[in-house]
Amino acid sequence: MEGNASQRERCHQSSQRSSSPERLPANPRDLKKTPRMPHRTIHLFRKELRLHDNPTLLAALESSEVVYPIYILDRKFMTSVMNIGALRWHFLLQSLENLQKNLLQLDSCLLVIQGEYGAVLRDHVKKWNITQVSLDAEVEPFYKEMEANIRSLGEELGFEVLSLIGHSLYDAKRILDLNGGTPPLTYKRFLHILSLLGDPEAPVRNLAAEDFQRCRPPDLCLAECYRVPLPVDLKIPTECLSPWKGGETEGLQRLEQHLMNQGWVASFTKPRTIPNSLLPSTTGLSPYFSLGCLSVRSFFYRLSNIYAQSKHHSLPPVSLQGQLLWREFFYTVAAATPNFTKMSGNPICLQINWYEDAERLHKWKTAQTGFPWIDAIMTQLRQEGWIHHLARHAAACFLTRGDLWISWEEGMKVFEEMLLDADYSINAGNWMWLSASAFFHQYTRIFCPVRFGKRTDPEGQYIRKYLPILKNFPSKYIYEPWTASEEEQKEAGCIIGQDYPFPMVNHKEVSDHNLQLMKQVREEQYRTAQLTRDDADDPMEMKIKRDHSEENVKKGKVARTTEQT
DNA sequence: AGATTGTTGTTATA
DNA sequence: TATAACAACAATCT
Repeated sequence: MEGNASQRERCHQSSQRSSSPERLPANPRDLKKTPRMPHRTIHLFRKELRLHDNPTLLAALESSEVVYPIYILDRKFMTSVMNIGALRWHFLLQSLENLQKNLLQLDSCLLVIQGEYGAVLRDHVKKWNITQVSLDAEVEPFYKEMEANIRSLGEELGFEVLSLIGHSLYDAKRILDLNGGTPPLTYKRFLHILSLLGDPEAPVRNLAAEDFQRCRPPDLCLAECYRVPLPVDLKIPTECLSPWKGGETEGLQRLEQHLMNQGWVASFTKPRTIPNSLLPSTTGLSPYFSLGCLSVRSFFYRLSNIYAQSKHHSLPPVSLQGQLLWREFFYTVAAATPNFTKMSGNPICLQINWYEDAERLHKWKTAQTGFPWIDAIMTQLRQEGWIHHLARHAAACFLTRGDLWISWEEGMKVFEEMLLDADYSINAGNWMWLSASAFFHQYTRIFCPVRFGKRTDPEGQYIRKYLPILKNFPSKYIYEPWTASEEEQKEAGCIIGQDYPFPMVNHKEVSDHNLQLMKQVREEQYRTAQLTRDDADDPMEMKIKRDHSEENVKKGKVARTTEQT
């Protein structure tokens, strides 16, 4: 985990600069790279909404005589494909606003163009006589497809495409190659592969006015035409209770604030953080990493520096750096797994006949399960867009294998809509984890929706905050108010069944039942795997066959796989 | 082939 | 507050 000397030095420089207003001159080595024919470039922001450690934008500036920094806002895509809810819209617009402000300070600007990306690029490449489009490389299928389409457009219209990785610590391809082409399915194995790769690439220097002065900025009146829209322009509800504010500046502030507390940083142990504290017990930086308002590489090296200065520090998987590596773990597996966000056709995912029950799903989503701990979590999620990791576990276990036996895909979609830090790979990965569909297999460990929260918040302060209707119950009833007598309910000003629902299930009964179901599924699929084992040489292939035969079983067809091989 | 191990469960016991 | 028993899986390690 230790950086080599030069990496650490570079990182140290960049971190100093981030907290100091004066900028050092550009690295002379970088200036030498200026090509003979400078480009006219569109820099397309997708994620990576930041000016520190932005390798693609830096490379664009170094190779161009003019750079148009643009963000293409495609409302239809955002709503239908990305499934982003109101709070995420706010966070995105704030992040764009902040990017705009920071670019203006460096004598550039951000042009927010509404429309479908293909059409927008086609128009503006011609209008501005563009010879290069630069964009951050991303692992999600949609973003990969977008890049491929932009490359074809480039061949058609005659522009070059520049794309560098800045959203993850490593290039997932290198990890996969070292693991023989398949993704490592355990964190331990993943760490082993990383140890072969060494430290991630160091962050690049922060962008400064000089970087922009070397190329002409876009005409500033363009910035007037392509302003960042307001929520009201996009017909997004304007009221917003979320304490999270989007943008690089806000993200850096939060980051610096946490890094000041070196002892806390060095000893950070994730499982010991408290899911129901009224202020986040973790860094709360995830929304900023998700949009790329913050750089994971910068954070990684800042942590390395603190670890180097500390007598003792925690280690992955529980350390802060370990958290960044979990993110990386899911990025890596997602990059190599087809249908990663689905059960069907997903070779690493256990195939389960989940119940389809829209009414129960709706109760879970809208905080009406009747379990205060679960409902408080879902309320915080809806109001603020962020909940603690363990709270996510409790809510996810309840929806899937613990109580309701509803597909993790449904829960994933709800989180995708409401979580400010929603991320394709991490969200799907964690839902598979919690539902014991992949990665995690100790399915007998079921969270109790009454007792789990009590451990760290016996008075139920968290519940009282997010479910004020329950706030006058004595602590002994706060996690299970239905056990209070009629008299006590009147006293508390909340009649269960009227003012707050009865629990929607008997946890003991349904969790016992679900555990048996899970056991059954695993036994069946183990048998199927045995049957197909003769056909398969490597485990991945075997799994794919197992999935197919499961699907056939579900449809009532005979499990008939390729006997001829 | 058999043993080991796993970021964050629950309950009972000292 | 810490530890063990509980019942138990599958990827990886040896």
